[in-house]
Amino acid sequence: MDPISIILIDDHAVVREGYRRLLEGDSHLQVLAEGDNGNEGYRIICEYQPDVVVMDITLPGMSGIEVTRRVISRFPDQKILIFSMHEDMVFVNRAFQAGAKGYVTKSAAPEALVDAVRKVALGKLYLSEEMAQLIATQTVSDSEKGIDLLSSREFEIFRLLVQGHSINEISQALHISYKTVANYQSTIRQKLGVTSAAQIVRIALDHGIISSIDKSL
Amino acid sequence: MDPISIILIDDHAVVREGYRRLLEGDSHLQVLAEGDNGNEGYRIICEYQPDVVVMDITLPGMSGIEVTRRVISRFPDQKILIFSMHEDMVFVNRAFQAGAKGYVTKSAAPEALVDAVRKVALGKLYLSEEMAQLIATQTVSDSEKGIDLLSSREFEIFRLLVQGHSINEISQALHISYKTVANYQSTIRQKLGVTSAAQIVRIALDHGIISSIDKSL
DNA sequence: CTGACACAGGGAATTATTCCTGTTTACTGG
DNA sequence: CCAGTAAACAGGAATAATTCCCTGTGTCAG
Repeated sequence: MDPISIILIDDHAVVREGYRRLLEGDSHLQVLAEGDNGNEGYRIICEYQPDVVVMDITLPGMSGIEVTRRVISRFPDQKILIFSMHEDMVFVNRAFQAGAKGYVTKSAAPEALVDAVRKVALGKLYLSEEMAQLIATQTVSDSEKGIDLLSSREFEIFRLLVQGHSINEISQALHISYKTVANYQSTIRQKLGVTSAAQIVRIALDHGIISSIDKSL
Repeated sequence: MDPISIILIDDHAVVREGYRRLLEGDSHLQVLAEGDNGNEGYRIICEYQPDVVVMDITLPGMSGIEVTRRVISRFPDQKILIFSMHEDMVFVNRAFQAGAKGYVTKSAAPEALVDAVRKVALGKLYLSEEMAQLIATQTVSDSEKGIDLLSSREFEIFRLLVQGHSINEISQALHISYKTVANYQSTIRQKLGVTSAAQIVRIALDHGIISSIDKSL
């Protein structure tokens, strides 16, 4: 049986080195190359076309999801396993939508990664335990389509809120009552399924509605 | 020469397994035990009192910084090496203030970790290249005056807050009363001079305490 | 030994948020 | 045309969160 060829993409060298050793503990697995950023990752995947790619999401340059999308559009059969620290349905969804064949969290048991690589190499899909659990409980689309549920007025207020404006400021800017804005905020939170103001900001970030460069406090 | 005994504290099992293998590639290094959260970490450090502790900052329950602070107050000579993904002066400062003997980023070369463990075991301090660079350029207090006003406990709660955790979650994780956390939040807002929860998140963003890289999916 | 300060938390006043209700306007399918 | 539906707006009451103030404890420097 030929060994399974693998490419690792992760921005942390020590971590990458760590799971290279982990994977190569299994003699059927062989790491061909490593990459530490999205662009280089894309390049070496195209060059080597390995059996399986093990890729982090958070990368300098292109994200792992974006790399996946591009690789799949060029080589639809390339098997990509996303290996991320994010235990969030939004990321799992995006990963599979982009064409990934598996998703393993970094908090999973070490054997899970080896197992996942083997499964994916055989053409199967792989989803780690905790994430499968999440799908059962967390009705898929908490923040994913949550933003689409917002009416245009709600979205407008949502944007002002995540930019750090107070309810009072917003009510004055839009010439509506404090109560109205407060009520909007309430329904926005409901629709997005969040409990704290910080979580709303995270969702806005995830959707590129605000960015850290935006200093418009 | 006796091997250097090590304890690893990191919440990601696969990563932990990875650098266990990396460290044990050097026959002078021996991993005694592992922990995947702050409380367990504190417990096993006290139990084993290894030559060196290699610890992540981001942990469930107590943060790595907090564990460091507690361990040092009980065993002032315990050598703790912080091994974190955060390439930000704020974290380096906090780590050394808490009593850590070294700071290595996960993006450093794999050998750097091994090197750091050896240096720290000999009683030296270790700071990875990139971080030393940062210290030279980034005179600590240029823009982060607000954040520097926070005590270490306040900073810890600040981090949990901006990550979207509720006061209740935080109080349970840190085993302190809801009231205490609420009061901390209050003083944090005062010290940072903000009025809304969203603004706190913006400050955290501006200082790289949380990342917006996820928006690029 | 004392003053300063971080940490922990109680009590009460104050605000914010939620839930419910209601009006108005505007759009849609029969 | 008209009922049905959805969005925008806002008030009231109940509930939850936040703030302000105050009391301790422990630690550490002078």
